[in-house]
Amino acid sequence: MPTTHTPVSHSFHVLSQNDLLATLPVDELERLHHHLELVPLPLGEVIYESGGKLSHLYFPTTAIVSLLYVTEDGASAEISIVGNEGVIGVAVFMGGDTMPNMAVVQSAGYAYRLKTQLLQQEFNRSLPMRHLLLRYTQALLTQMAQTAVCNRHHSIEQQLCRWLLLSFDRLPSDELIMTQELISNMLGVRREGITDAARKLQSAGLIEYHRGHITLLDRQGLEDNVCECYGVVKKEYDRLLPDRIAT
Amino acid sequence: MPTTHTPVSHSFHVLSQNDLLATLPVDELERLHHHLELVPLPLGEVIYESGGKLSHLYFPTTAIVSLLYVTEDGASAEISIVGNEGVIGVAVFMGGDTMPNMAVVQSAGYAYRLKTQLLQQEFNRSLPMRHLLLRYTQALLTQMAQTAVCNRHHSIEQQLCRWLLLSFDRLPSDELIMTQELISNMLGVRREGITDAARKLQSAGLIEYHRGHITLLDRQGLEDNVCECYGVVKKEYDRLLPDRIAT
DNA sequence: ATCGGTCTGTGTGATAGCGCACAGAAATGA
DNA sequence: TCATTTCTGTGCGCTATCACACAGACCGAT
Repeated sequence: MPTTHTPVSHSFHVLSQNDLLATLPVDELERLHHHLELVPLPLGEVIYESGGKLSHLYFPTTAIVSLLYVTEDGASAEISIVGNEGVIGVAVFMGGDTMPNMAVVQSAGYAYRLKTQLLQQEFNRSLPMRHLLLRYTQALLTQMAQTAVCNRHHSIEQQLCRWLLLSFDRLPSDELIMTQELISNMLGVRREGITDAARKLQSAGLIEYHRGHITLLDRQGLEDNVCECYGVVKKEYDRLLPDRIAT
Repeated sequence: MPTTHTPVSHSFHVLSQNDLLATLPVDELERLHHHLELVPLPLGEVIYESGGKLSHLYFPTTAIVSLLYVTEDGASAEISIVGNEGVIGVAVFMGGDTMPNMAVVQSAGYAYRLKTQLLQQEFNRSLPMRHLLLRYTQALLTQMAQTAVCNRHHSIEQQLCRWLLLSFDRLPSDELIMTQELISNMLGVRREGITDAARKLQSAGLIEYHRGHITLLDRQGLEDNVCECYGVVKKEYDRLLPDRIAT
């Protein structure tokens, strides 16, 4: 839900809102250019279902997408978050086509998409493209691994901090449209648990929230409260994904 | 700790004890053949540390290796298990060189190893090799994701069943050399929690254990008690990694 | 045969998180 | 303006798991 409506334009400027696209060599980007399609991703949209094939890969610019697993008895757990630093649909170039989880839009916005077959071709043809996507996938791997660790050892409050920081890192603004109920689904805990943790963070002056709107007030404060998992993941992303090319 | 001492031989027969190697086309295998080195992996050996570079990739035959994350305050959690179905060191071909976790031998045995640089060359040169390793990596991704889900939602007893099944799937025998203390480190829970769960499984006649030796008695029984996570992971491995080539 | 170390069993109390039930406040829509 | 829905706050009892402490059983080495 960007406040300024992003124009549906294929200018390099806009393309570069996705870090992966921004990092591609210019000739590579020129080749993809006309095949990239900017699409809005409304809140709650399902990009792929568990086991579902993808017709496109999505490179978010302002949208944030969660990879979720839903258990047989209806509980859910977030496996990882993908925003403008990454791409949805790694199964396409990893060779498995599908994954046993689903991708849901967590924060509305836009994404570029590219036809599956086209990306597969490009993945096989272009070494820079391959390197980039594989390094991103390794970062994703780390995010999943750290989610497992965090689920095992850290408190709801710490996890909420991690989740908020990961989300705000991927947002263009300091406001997140998100109810406590939805967050609890992501983290796989009770809504009341999020209410408690969020209230603590609010009274500490780190965030401010109000009926589905969360505002970041004190990033440093959140980082002081978060478990090590956030730092581990962030460090890996920074290490694996080189700075975007200046535009 | 194989009861029959595996000869240090490079025959295709022995190579094929690792599913990935066994699945490679014959010409590919012939090229690697003389570079593969069979090494023993004693219990507790650290194959790589967090952030440590790898000189070799390891293709286990009889050994089982755990990828572990150790938190700042000394707690640990297993991220995934690797045995004769896989390879240790995906960071090498994914491009990141290192990972923020460690690889420890969980069950002694043997592995073939290959110099990092050689595998990188081969990964870039050979399409079948690349496809195989990437599909394996996707399966690993699923194992990590499911570990996160399991840590969130399932009981220690269910997780123990999952862990035992994953381990026995990768062992040549029905006996596992493993103390409850070590299992608790893997699962990131207390030793007493494992004692309780294990005793239940023993009185149900599913396993038998005695001072560091666990014997599988009733695989079906374990599968009846395990959470869905085991099945999800197993199904993905079966789907992504084609049957080994008949030897 | 004995000693010391390792492995497993058990108890007691604390606590984080869960399930449920409900209330009040804020937004929404007719 | 009013009714309805959505979102957040709160209370209460329950359970799984934790932390710590210790005992008994078994094993291996001397």
